[in-house]
Parts: sequence; structure tokens; C-alpha cells
Amino acid sequence: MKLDQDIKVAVDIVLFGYEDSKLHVLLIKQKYGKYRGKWSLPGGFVKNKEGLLDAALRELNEESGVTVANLEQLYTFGDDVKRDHRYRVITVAYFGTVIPSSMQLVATTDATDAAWFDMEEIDSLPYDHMGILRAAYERLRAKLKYQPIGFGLLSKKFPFSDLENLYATILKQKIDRRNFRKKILSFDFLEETGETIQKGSGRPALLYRFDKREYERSVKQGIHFEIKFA
Amino acid sequence: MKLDQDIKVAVDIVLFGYEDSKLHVLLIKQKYGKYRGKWSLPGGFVKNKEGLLDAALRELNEESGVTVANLEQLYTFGDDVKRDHRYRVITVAYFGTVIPSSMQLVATTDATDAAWFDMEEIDSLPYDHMGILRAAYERLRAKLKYQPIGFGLLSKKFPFSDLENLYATILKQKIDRRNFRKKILSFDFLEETGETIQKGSGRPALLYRFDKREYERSVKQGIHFEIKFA
DNA sequence: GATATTTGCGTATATATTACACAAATAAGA
DNA sequence: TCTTATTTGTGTAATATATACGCAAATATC
Repeated sequence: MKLDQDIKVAVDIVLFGYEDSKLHVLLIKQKYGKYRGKWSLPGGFVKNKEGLLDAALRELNEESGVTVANLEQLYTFGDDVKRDHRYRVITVAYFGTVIPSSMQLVATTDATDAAWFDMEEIDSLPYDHMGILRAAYERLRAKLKYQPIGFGLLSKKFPFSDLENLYATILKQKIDRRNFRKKILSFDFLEETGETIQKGSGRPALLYRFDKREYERSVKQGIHFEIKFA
Repeated sequence: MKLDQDIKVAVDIVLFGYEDSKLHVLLIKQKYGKYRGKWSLPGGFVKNKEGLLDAALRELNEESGVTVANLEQLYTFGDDVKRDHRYRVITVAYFGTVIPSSMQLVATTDATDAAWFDMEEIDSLPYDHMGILRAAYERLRAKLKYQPIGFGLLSKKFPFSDLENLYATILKQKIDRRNFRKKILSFDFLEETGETIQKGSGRPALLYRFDKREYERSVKQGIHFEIKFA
């Protein structure tokens, strides 16, 4: 069988950040081509001798300066044969989260224009990026309920109210503070740091830290992290 | 940017069947190449103007004669640059289920050797197919707990005990018959057909039918299908 | 010092999950 | 045809989990 296949393989990355009680998404400004000047998801073509995940990490870094520890494969888009006007392209989409301190790095990169956008205010993107973004958002929301993925969006030490707000914001639900706290603490993977923090007025808040080891230990014992809301 | 990318895109399919209280997987016998004579997952290269899912459906049909209504994208394997010895290949893996009546078709196809294998007895496959198979199996097991995917493995009408056995077999757990029945029936998506069936000795069993419409209706109302076991 | 804001916490009620055993319907064998 | 073995069908009590709900402590601001 002769193989005259000519399909290009790309990666696209949806990187989420959380700040000021808002969910943000990293976009970069296209420098060339049909969509020059438009904001779109970071991404690009995979090199011949480069793994898919490596390509995603590389493109993300090249285009935004952000180095991220983990990206998770989201979905491969390639049912629409004309999703790119130049070639037949399929794209393997990844998504990830960054803690607020990494968000600063973006501004200092001058290789490309890169910026954070409020998820709620993005309503159109080039190519099929809007579909990719929506898929990533749905995945994020789903995972929030059964994996401790939210901690990847908070600083290492955080007040409990930040966690509450994050859940309330992303899931767009009111949550009962007492029940939420009780539930989260029952998993025993939060550690009190002893420190406190205070923003504006009101009683100072204790800072907590997510103990990943403890979480992994309990997962091994078959404990299932799951959060439902009233 | 000149694009001299040369990466081939393939699809592979993991098709599950259930019969005789065993989970089966469809394999086809390689006719050419390095692995000639070996059994492996159905699959092949995507055509230039063919969607990924279409490619998967086509390859499955060409190689086994099985026509299937739905395949779900599983994962895209492409981190190992040398997973295929001929080209740089990435493969988009799909998985699906068939009801026992479709399983017959396979034998009547002579385009390729195709056969069902007991999942428990497959311990090696060419390329990285073993990894793909394991990923599909994990996904199947996970989905069984929160989506009514099991009905895609049973005949349209089935006795309750078949459903019990299917869950017990695939999840490798004993289940409490009374609690399981109570739980499943509480979702109200099973319909009594009025008919009965009898296999061997013992009291005849009522036949049930999965009412997909009713299931979809309740999903829209926010009811979450989830099965936990004692 | 009074007021507004945010944090931290407990209990009673409702709901869901679990554990558990026997009778009914049939086939097979004596 | 009677006895035995096999499979199906069903309810209740005990336990665990989820929900609803309000007030006092600590601080900043005025």
C-alpha cells in the first residue's frame, strides 16, 4: 500500500488561570496569515521527531513564555476536513492550569503578544478554536467535581474563601460555605499553614496548603474525591 | 514558515462485545508487513479528505464487516516518536460497543480474518496496541459507573440478571442483587416488556428494554446516573 | 467607639446506601 | 409425580451521607 497521505498535525493549548474571582484564558495574537492581529489559542505544528505533549509544551512556552508542569490531552479535532484553509490539519488539543504567580511571566515575554482574557467575555475565536475552548471549559468544570484540579489555579497557600469562590465562579453556583468546608476538610488533604492573611476588612483568614501526597495516598486507598453541591 | 512536516495519521478501534458472561474484543489478523499473521486492533491510515471518525468507521467495517452506530474518541497516541517502525505515526484511538447480534457479522466477512477474543486472555499485541486496549478498557469500566453504556453490550431485550452479570464481570466485583436492581430501577429508564425468557432451570425472567428517550429526558432534568457498589 | 465586612463553626433533619433471607417458578433427576 | 436444584423477585432496618440553617469572633473603616 502506497501512502500518499498528506495531513498536518498541530497542537493547541487552552491554559486557564484564575484571578480576581475570574477564570482567565491565555490567548496570543496571531502575527501572520489570514488571521493576523486576531487573538487565538496558543499552538502550532508538531515537529517530525517531537512527541505531541512535547510539542504542546514547546509551543506554549515559545508563544507566551509560560512554562507549565502538566498539560492534559483534551480531544483531537479532525472531523471537519476544512477546519484550516491552508492544509488538511488535525489538531490535538491540550488543556492545563496555572497558579497566579506564573501568570506574571506572560507580560514579560516579548516574543509574541500574549495576554489573559476573561473566559466569560470570549465569544469568538479564529478557526474552530471556540469549540476547543468550550470543550476545555466543560472538561474543567467536570473535573472540578471529582478531581482536586482547582488547586492548580490557586496559590500554594490560600484562604478557604478563595477555594469557595473558585468553585462558585467556575461552576456558576452558590455554595453553602459550611457544608463545602466540611466536605473538603473531610478528605484530609488540606493542611493548615498556621499563617493568616487579610484582604480588606474582616476577620483574617487562615492559609491552607494542598497536600498532594496525602491526596495520592488516599486515592490509592480507594477514596474518591467528589463534590456535590446543595 | 515552510512546512516540511511528515507525520502520518492513523486510527485504531477497540470494539467491545459481551457474550457468555465474558467481555470480548474484536481483533483482526494482519495480512502484510512486519506483524503479518499477528492479531491486532482494527485500524489504518486516514484518507486526505476523510474525517477522523469516518476513517475509524470505515476501517472497522472494511476489516471486520461490522457496522457500528457510535464510536467514541478515546485518546491520541503520539508521544512516542517511534511507535511505528515505518513512519512517524500518530494514532487517534476510538472505542465502541456492539450488541451480541452484531457479533455474528464478523464471521461471515472474508475480506480479512476477524475474530472476537476474551479480554482477559489478551496479553500482548503489536505496536502499542496493548496500551490502547488497556486505556479503552479503563474507560469502559469508568463509564459503566456513570453512563448507561452497558446497554450497548446487551440485546435490546434482556433479563435483569444479564445486566447484573455484565456489571459484575466488567467491574470484577460482586454486586448485591437487590440493591443493584433497586438502584437501576430508580432511574426509571428500564421498561418491562412483559415477555419472559428462561435459560436452563430456574424461574423465568422478565425481559427489560432500555428506554433511551427516557434516559435523555432525565439527563436534561439534571438527574445524574451513577452506580456505586457495596 | 460604632458599623460594616469577612471568617469560623455545629446540630438537627432528610436522603441515600448498605446489609441481609426467603418465597415463587421452573427444569432435571429420582 | 415427587423431590431437589436452580434462578428470579422482593422489603425493611441500620448506618452513613447530604442538606438546611444563624451567630459570634476578628478585623478595617468611618
